Amino acid sequence: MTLDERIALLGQSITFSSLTEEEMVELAGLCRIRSLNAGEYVFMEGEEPDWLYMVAEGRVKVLKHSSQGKEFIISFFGPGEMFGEVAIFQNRPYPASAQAVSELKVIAIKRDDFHTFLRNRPETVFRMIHVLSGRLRDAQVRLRDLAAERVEQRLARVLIMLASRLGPVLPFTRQEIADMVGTTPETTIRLMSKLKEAGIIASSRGRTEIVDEARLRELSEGLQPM
Amino acid sequence: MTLDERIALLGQSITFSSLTEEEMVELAGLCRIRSLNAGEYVFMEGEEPDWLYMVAEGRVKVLKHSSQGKEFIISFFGPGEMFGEVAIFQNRPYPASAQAVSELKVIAIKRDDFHTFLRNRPETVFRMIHVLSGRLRDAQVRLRDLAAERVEQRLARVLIMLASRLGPVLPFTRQEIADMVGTTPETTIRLMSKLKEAGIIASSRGRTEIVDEARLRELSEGLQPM
DNA sequence: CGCCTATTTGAAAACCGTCAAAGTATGTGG
DNA sequence: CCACATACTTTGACGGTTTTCAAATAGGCG
Repeated sequence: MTLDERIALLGQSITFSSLTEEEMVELAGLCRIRSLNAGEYVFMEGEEPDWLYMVAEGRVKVLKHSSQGKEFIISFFGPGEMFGEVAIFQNRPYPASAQAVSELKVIAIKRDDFHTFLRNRPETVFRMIHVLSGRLRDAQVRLRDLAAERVEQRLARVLIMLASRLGPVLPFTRQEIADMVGTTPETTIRLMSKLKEAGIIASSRGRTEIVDEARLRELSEGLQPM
Repeated sequence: MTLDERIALLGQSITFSSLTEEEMVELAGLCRIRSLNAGEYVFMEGEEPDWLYMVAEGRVKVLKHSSQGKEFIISFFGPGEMFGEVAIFQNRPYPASAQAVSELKVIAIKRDDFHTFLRNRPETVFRMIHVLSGRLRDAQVRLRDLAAERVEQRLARVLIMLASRLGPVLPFTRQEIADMVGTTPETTIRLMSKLKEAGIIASSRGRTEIVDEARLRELSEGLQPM
């Protein structure tokens, strides 16, 4: 992959889009590209944090396993989005695993190189703080939801959240949705079947489309249980 | 409150303890002090983020309300700890409310003043990133726990987490613990009564002491249900 | 077609929340 | 010092939501 291609990929990122031409060249020079097949892990929870990653092509899911081996999906990331940054900034093991969902290309930057690069780029540092703050905000909303809302509302909220990031057509299996909502595939299926009957969503194998977002929003507020 | 007193308070914070004498003086000059009684709110979810706060004396709890009005406690903060920073960095409304648990004194710094102060303090900025990263890491652990662990294990983990920050004697009511675990006071009482009988904790009104942390850890792993 | 994976459905049980009521500590004012 | 108010704690019974287990069906791909 050429330098120009790497620069183009970096430009997809909100964090780096403000860099000057020279800075882009410098950063691109620090990058490695890794290609992975679906199911392969970019890193595993507990590994030493040597690299910061950004998605170039495809999607990655960041997840944690429970004590009984069930997995919880913390987030999906697509092109231009960064992951692994918590470990990098704390210089402690990755707190979660990152797994390729589809064919995946990621840009990897060595921890020390990145820290050096940031040293005199306050603008970039503030953008990273902005990203971290946004993730913390999202995490707090989900914490509250998991602690206090029932599955039906959590499901509605996850679907809304995904639709706001990816558009109305969502490429996820029932299992993946269940792992984001924090429930079982069976419960997800039962609830989504009701949503389907009510004409709120349409869905087939590994694909869900939000048809009536307004009603989904009502459900997510718990105003009127189905 | 004198400038020197404010400087002493700022020095309690990990984030600011690395500042030079002059920087401390400058920052202390930007601070206001607010005193609140137990139960009063420092800020409410949804308000405009004009101030960054740090606890000077007492404790504050940061919480969100569910759609049914139940509250979920995101975190407690004590002297030297910062809160409200997510809103400040994003310049969006506070994502949660902050309420005084006891008599409380907080240091408040105006958003714009703080941003100006940070502009040429890369060291301080990196410390803030470190704090944010740690909170995100903690949030991810709790997300996984809420999504995949049963109440008994979540309770054990919350107690362990609190003990690691505050020592073995915890000044919380059953209600507060329930609001951190994401359950009801009744369930909390039932489980804690069992922990008491088993000699794992001792507790009285508004106070819980971890006696046998090793066994609590076993419970938190779900190795042997009680 | 045949295999693999995803989806669906059913029945039973576990977990936990809700509701109601009573008991117990803490502090306040008379 | 006692009576009372208040808030926290405890207990029991019940019911609903959700998980678990099991089995069957359906869709996609070589």
